[in-house]
Amino acid sequence: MRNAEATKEKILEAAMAEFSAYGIAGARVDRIAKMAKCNKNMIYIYFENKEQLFSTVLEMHLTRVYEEFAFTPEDLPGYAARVFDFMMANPDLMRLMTWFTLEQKTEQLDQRKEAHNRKIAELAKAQEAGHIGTDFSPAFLLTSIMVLATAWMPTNPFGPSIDPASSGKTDELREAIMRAVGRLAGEPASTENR
Amino acid sequence: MRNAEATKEKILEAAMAEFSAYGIAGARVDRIAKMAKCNKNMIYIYFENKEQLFSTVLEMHLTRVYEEFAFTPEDLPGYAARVFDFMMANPDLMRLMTWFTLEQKTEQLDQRKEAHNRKIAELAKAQEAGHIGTDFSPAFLLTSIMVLATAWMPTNPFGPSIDPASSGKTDELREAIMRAVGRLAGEPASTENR
DNA sequence: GTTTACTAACTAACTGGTTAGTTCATAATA
DNA sequence: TATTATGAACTAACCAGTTAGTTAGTAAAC
Repeated sequence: MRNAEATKEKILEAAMAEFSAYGIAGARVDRIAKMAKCNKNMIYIYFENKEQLFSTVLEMHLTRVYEEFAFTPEDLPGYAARVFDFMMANPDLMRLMTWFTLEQKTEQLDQRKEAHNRKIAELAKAQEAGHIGTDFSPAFLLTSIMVLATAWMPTNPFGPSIDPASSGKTDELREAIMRAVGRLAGEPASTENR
Repeated sequence: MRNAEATKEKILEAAMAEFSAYGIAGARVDRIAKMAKCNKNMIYIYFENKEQLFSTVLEMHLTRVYEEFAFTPEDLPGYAARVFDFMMANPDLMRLMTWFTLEQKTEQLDQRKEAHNRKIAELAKAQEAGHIGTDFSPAFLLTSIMVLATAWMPTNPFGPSIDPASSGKTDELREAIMRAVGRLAGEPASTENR
């Protein structure tokens, strides 16, 4: 069966599994080839080298996320809940991003930075419009939300690895995260600050 | 100059730098030996093998943290601030912990789990005593605090790597983190929930 | 106090398995 | 037949771990 596209697809899938499990340095090209049931050479023909393959895999998955994922500045608890659900369903992506950050490959961050800046701008607008509180800067809010929404991923040293009791309590976690985000981004008018 | 203790010390120091930079898989024993200005064989004499060396380095640093670091359940914003300051001053340790979590070496977590459970128990007591709010479970609170306090470390994919503007604003960050933790752990009596 | 015997600290060179990347012959397809 | 996909075998470099031997310190024997 000759099918270049299908082979590429299988390689990308296997590479995702391998890289998310072992990182760039720990990943083995032979293992990827074996898992994809293709010859190692195909990997070098289709994807230059190991690093290029990693970049392709990461970029592919991130693009998918940015296309599918709506940011809703007026409903930040809901956004946090969706990030939480998505990441719980795709722990591999979170691992990939963490490996990437640790191995400090500075290239290819433009896409993410742009998306980040766009969100910050939207948050600022939402603050001006009074939809969300102004106690925290947009940048602080965004990072806080992302960090809370992904705190119970297996990549977090302070997450489930240290607190195994949390696994399985998905619904309680999502609910608590939403409340926490609400506390940070909540309308300041309705409470008595100062 | 012959000095076993000094040599061990130099190896541990070099290993810390190497492992935090490259992780276990990416670290090179030759590089550690060169950095420590000792012969590679000394590493194998003093520390069995590469993994053992990693474990020793991590354990050493964590023990130091657990001994020096007071947990203050009645002043959680202050605790968060101290975690923040400590981690900002020791980014290598955060990297080491993240590598460790990603490479899922399950051994040797007992020390950390114990410390974690002790903190959770203290938080529960503080809640009973009415020192802190009861809207979030102790486990949720603790993970949230740690995650917020370490969100602007270079290891976080949603931190400074994506938001370079945050670097340098240490004081603003610390202050915002303290306020955020206050929001999550604040006394519920003074606000009108429900 | 100086020679001898012993040991801990250290070194350089090596080994064998692993791994990223290549080559080339063959099979399928158009 | 020309082109493209594929896979087995190969290569060169790398790297964790080892070995065999050297040097420096120390203490007892004379």
